[in-house]
Amino acid sequence: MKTLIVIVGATATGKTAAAVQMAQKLGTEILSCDSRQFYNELSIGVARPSDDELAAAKHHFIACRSVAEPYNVFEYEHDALAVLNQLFKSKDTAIAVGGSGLYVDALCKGINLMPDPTPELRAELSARIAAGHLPQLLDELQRLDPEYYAIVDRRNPIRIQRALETIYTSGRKYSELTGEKLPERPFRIVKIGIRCERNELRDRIDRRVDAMMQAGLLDEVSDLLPFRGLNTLNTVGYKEIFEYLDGIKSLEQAITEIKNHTWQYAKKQITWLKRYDGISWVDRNNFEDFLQVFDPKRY
RNA sequence: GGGGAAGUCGCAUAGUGGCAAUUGCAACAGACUGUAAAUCUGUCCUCUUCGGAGUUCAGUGGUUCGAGUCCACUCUUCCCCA
Repeated sequence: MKTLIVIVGATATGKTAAAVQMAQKLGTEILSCDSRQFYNELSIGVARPSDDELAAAKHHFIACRSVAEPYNVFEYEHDALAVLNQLFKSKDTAIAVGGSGLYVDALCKGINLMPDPTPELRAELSARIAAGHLPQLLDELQRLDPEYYAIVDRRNPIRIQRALETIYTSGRKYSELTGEKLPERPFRIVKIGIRCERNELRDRIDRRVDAMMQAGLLDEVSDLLPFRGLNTLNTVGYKEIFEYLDGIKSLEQAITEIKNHTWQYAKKQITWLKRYDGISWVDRNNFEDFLQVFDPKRY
């Protein structure tokens, strides 16, 4: 049976390098599960793999889209399965690596397909929320899908909006759609978690942010000014520098915030990973030793 | 040496007689099925059987039923004149 090796872990733990080494050892290719590395215009700030790394192993889903045409989990799942299908014709293993939990989930477990809301519907719901009408939306949700209403985070507008827009466009309950059983993947999944001691990770994050600045993050972000309204650019490393460019804060403040926010993101990722069973954890400093003896068949 | 302003829970900030005390940041924990590096929640003086209990607003003393808030002195910081 074919095996997908999924490398997970917090940001800045060295997942990218680990995946490349793994790919070289196994002679296979890499699928990225990173919701920001999809974008062509985002490079330094999202720690895209270096040219050398990209040359060392074939990567999919890196810089494959423009920020002007955002990707989403459904498309991603569909495309990723297609890539895997193709890849497994000639290889026994494939590697997935990335820090976006939802995308890792979509790839490993799948995601219930839901219809596209029309832009008008989405805009209308957003407008109602912006106008402070969340309570009315909650009433609608309670009436149309009491099961989901009972468990949603009612203070999170995005959740409410999402549920309502799918209810209105599908004519079915959101809880019904998410409750449908997902088919098993036709391949084995082996999860490898890269771990890094807290202080070391903090330090690595700080140094990586400094390195990004040296590599020209400021220019990268300046060039993206025209797109700053897009959610895709509501991203650590970009939003802070936009504020610097606005004159709202000093460059030093912006850099400190990027470091803090990256740390907060890393912790969020670690929290997310607690939901997975069966991750084989390996300390980043022992990865090479681990790889020496690693045999996917034994996991 | 003279005059003025100020010291609040890690940092910043609100509070001029009823306060364990506002807000932001940071920190810590958590949620997550089409925005996911997004969005949202809880904790954040100490102890707690989560009902409360005990100590707080530079320090000491005082006025008051009651003081972060008023008064006196002390310490510290900043600004202006010398």
